[in-house]
Amino acid sequence: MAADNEGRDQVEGFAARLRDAGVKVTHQRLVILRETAAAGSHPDVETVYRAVRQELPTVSLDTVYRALHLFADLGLIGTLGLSGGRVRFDPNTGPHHHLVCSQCGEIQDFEEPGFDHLGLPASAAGLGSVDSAHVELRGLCAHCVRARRSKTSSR
Amino acid sequence: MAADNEGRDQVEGFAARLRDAGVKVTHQRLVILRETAAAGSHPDVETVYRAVRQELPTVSLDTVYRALHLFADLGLIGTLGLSGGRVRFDPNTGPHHHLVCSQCGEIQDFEEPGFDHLGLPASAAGLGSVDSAHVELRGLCAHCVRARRSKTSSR
DNA sequence: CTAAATGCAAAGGTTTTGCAGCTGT
DNA sequence: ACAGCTGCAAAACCTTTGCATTTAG
Repeated sequence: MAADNEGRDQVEGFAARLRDAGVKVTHQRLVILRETAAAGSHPDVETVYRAVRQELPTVSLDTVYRALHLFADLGLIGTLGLSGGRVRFDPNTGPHHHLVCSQCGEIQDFEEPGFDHLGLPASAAGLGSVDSAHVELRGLCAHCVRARRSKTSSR
Repeated sequence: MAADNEGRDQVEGFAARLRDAGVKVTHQRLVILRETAAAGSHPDVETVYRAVRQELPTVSLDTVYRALHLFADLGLIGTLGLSGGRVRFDPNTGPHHHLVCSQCGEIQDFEEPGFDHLGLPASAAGLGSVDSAHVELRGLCAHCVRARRSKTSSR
């Protein structure tokens, strides 16, 4: 009951957000967005695709890909993991943390012992046990900060 | 000067670590391990491959793949990003953090406002600017904690 | 000498792209 | 009506795998 209203409200909100972004509000996109939200955890493309197909059996996989990337670009959903589909390796095996540049994608290491032993808050203690903590800061690398500053100041 | 000794010591350490792990110490593996460490940042496979080729022009790409995965399994290097090569999406756009189960790979969300505004330590302030902070805890989900506990207690 | 590792090539799986037809605005 | 979106299929991409040959222990 409450869930139904919530679901409807959510779809309304989805449609408004797509309209605001100036893209077309298609049935496929609404279903894809709803199923992505309903998937709860952190669905991959195939999971969303299967859920959407139950409602729209003719939807194609690439439509799901395109919609999800569109949503991510619009900030309606986030992405987990690296941007490009490649695996990256980290020669630094000691405890350290990362600053990820959202502009150029560069990943820089830094150390902060105070971050090494963060744990679950009491309210989430039941989720599991923690071995190590890793902080990922998102922002701009020094290079992109400089680039943005000069562009802003030249206006 | 110091760098040369460091480099040599590192290779010695690499060889010892491979020997300890009971795998063969091949020229290719040593070069791949050295170049991965030398790449500094967070190289992808192609970056390592290109660096290694300058020294071993006949090395094949799959040898680099196999070596890097071997090193990761042995704990000599870490990996960045998700384990499987698929992209995952996150419908939760509010600030939140993740507990990643190293056993089954499940990713669970939790909220902790105290983590939302972590920033660079003073010693690393020059790396760039920070927009948001995201904490990734690695450990076991409740299900895998239970599974492990029962296995341990049954001994 | 034996088991393991390499290099080559081919296969596998995921994600992207080109294009004709359809749909929202 | 028109720009934009969908679906189909093929391509591009990264990664893994099978096998004969070479190499480390």
